[in-house]
Amino acid sequence: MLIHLIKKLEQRDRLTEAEREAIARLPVREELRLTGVDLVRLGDEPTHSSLLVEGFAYRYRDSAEGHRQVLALHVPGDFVDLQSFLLKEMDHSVGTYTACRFAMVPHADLRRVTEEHPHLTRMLWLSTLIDAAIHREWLLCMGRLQAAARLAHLLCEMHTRLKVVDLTDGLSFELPLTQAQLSDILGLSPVHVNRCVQTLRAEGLVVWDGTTITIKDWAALAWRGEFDLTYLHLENRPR
Amino acid sequence: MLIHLIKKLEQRDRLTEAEREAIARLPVREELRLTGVDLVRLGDEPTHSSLLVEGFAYRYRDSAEGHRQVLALHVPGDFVDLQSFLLKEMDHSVGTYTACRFAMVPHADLRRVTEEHPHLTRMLWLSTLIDAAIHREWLLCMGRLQAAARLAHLLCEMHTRLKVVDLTDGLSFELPLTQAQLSDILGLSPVHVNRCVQTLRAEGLVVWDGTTITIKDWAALAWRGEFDLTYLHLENRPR
DNA sequence: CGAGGTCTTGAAGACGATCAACAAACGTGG
DNA sequence: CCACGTTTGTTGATCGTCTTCAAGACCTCG
Repeated sequence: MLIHLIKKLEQRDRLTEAEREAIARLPVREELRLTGVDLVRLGDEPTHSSLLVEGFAYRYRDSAEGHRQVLALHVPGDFVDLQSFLLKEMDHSVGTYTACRFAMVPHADLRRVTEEHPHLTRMLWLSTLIDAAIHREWLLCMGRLQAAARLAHLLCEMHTRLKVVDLTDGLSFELPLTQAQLSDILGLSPVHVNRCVQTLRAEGLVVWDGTTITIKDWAALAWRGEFDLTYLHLENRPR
Repeated sequence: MLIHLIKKLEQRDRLTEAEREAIARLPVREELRLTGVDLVRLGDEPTHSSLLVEGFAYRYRDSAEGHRQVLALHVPGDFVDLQSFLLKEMDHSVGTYTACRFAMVPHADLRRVTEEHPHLTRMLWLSTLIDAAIHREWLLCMGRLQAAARLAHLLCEMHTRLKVVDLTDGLSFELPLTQAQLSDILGLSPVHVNRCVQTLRAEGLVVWDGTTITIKDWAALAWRGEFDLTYLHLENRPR
């Protein structure tokens, strides 16, 4: 079940046989969640970190007025909750957009990895650094991009990240989100998301059919959303 | 010079004598920057990571239309650029709001720390996780808080973080930023920042005299900005 | 078939941006 | 020490983006 993790890490740097084995030997427990059921909540102190194996999950906080803000979107292979290993107390919640399968890794075993496998530790650290890089990119989008550009950026990011885990079909991919859920991600109202979708459609950049999205003009969409994939740090190199 | 780092880490967990020594033995090079001079730039591949010893620094990206978005604010003791140790390529730039003194730590030596000091490695990892937690908090603010609330939140955060490094005087602190610079942080226009400052003043929450800020009613300001310090993870506990 | 969720459209209004002008503070050089 | 230019803070007016409210169309599923 941790094959996804190995794959994801090996994309950024080579792992030794010993490291792959160390991962494979982690005593994971499988955890299933139906659509819309939270995995962990703000304030929790989890004893395990959760790796998303299948489905779409997200991290969020709700504002005082009850508006939800999504802080991160997660696709299969993402170590959704690795930071709780060291932060201890959750400063946000984790929810699911579809039925999800998680591999739960005990913190005690992660700790053992850090004691015995320095390079593997750096690779796990790296994966949390990439999460942070995505946070920063979203901050730029939230602060300085118009609504339609934010949406365009999100589509580029999701296509790129899904492609890495082989969940795209050319320029098409499944994004099982309603427009209301998109509005929680983009920090917009549902109505305005609808108008942005129509804008991108009208500009001929995407075809949006239910949950299936097809990018019609990648270069134009990336330009529209000021998307540059540097921040995803996809290069394979010694770390 | 790395005493600040030791202090900052020891706030979150105890360090052993060996760990403190390992830090003290790091061969740092001092680097000075005048106000407004960048330390590293988007696209760079630094060979050192920079710890801020003195002054105010920030990380930023500029949008295509030339608007700057600040992604993080840094106070003395912050390991501004630790992530470049593993990410390699900079996905943002680092600038200074005042004259700054940095301690530059070679990546090679950080790597040696990760090979020899697992717990210290976790502590360094932790400090990047806290950066990410602050990014997430800012995302919530940008997406779901009104302008004046965002400003209130920022003031609460800065007071809390400066207090930790002993740079507050009761409820007063120095924030050497112009309103234009604040607008880059909050994702607003300078004019609107001015109006928000006046709003908080009129509500009796803060006194703002040049670069000196005094919080008049902490509870009310925190309420106004939906500020809760959980996300700063200030507790001292085994990590 | 009916109920509920989702998408869509219109109209009104709020929030923040932009443009413009001026006052105050500051630093520099004469 | 003053004159001057520059930066910063402040205010007003106008405009655009996005929100909110409301209603109808469409779809799915029991």
